[in-house]
Amino acid sequence: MSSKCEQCIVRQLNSLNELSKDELIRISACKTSQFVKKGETLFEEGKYINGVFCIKDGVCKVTKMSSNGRDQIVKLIKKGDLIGERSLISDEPSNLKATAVNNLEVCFIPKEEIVKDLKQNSNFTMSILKELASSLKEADNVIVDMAQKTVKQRLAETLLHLRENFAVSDDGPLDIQLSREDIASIIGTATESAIRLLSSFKKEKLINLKGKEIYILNPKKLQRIAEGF
Amino acid sequence: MSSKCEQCIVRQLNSLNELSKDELIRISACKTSQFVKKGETLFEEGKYINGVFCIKDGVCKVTKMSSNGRDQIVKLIKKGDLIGERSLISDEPSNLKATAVNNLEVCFIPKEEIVKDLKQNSNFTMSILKELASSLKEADNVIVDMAQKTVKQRLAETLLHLRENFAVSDDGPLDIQLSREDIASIIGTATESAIRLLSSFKKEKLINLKGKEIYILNPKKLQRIAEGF
DNA sequence: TTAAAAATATGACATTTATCAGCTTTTTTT
DNA sequence: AAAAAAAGCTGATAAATGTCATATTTTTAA
Repeated sequence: MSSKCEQCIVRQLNSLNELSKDELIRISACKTSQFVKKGETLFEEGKYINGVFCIKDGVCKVTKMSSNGRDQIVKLIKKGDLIGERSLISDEPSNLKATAVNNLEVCFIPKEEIVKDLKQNSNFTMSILKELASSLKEADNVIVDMAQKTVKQRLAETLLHLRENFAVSDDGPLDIQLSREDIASIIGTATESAIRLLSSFKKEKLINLKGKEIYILNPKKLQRIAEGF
Repeated sequence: MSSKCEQCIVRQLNSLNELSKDELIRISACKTSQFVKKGETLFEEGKYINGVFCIKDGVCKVTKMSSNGRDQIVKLIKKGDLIGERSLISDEPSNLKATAVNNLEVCFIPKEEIVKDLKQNSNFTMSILKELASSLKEADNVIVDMAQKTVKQRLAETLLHLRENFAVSDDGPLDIQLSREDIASIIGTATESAIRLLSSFKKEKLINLKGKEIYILNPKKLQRIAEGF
């Protein structure tokens, strides 16, 4: 079951790709694999992670609890993504919680092993730096959207993001199953408001809904809505 | 006027502190100093920066234009902060604009010079990594607040942040002069809404206002408001 | 398979926030 | 110092969003 990192295709999608063959063999020897069932928690907010998770298959929602008591989805991660890089860098507990959206297959690489590479392999470090920088840019975009856009605009934007990341064909459904509550938690609104807007988008033939399946019918119009028209 | 980095106190506050004496001397030789007047722009969104700015004195607002056409303040930076690290890492134009909130004294270190250090001095790289990781954590907090909190909560929170960063004494005014529009742009609301709430906070003796001067009178109560009570 | 629980959907209403208009105060320019 | 411009303030109103109640559908568990 615990296959070799050297041969793992998923690795090619992230910074681990920068590691040399020798480094990979060392990592492979100490990594552990695990399956996380839909709805179960990969790690909790406030806990020390002490390593990096590499998503081999499935989708995972990363959330943060607001002082209001509601969970906010900060991002969705999927096959090939790394999570927990921050634990390599600072000795603080995680500020985020990760929960499986569907059945998840992940590898865990303990901090001690991979921190060596951070210090010695500057390509690897630069790649992690790039990932962080890109996450930060993305986070700034989200801040602006949350602050300035209406719920309707944010829903349109979110649907387009989901399409970018989870579309498999042009006319099929997106390859992700989110509850209405999850969708509301991405755009930062009440579940009822999200449902209402989804219904109205459906009525306007911008999307189609079959249970949790989402079909994006009119991305151009959604784009215009996201931009405020 | 262009003093030496080796002797600069401000440097001690950021990652440049990790550079060796030799590295600093090299940096010092190629850096440029400039003054930016209140209201003027340090750099524009969409432009290539190609280097890092180190704030020697003053306060600078970092903004991003929403597709709605309104500027959102993403963060405030002050003496000792670096800005533009992202330009060292990726070859993209800046996603943000920086404007002087008051008269600004900044140094600019060109990319070519400092990128060498990123590759060779791993302490420096790790320090930049830590800064990015910390910014990312902070950005996640802002996302959650924007998504989940009311304007009133966000204003209370913002006032407390301003206190943390710009208080000089317990009962004096904060050492920063923001317009009402700026404050609204931090919390992501209409200027009128920000003004109204500021007035009501003043009426409740949580703060005092004298023109642009802000006095924080009751931080504990503000904290409770920020948390939703 | 059926009962119970959870998720989804919709209406009615309350609350929050934005917008517009008009006025006052402060700042800038002449 | 006076005039003009910008910033700040307040009220009235409209629009957006949240909350609560309740019905329906789907999922889960017995």
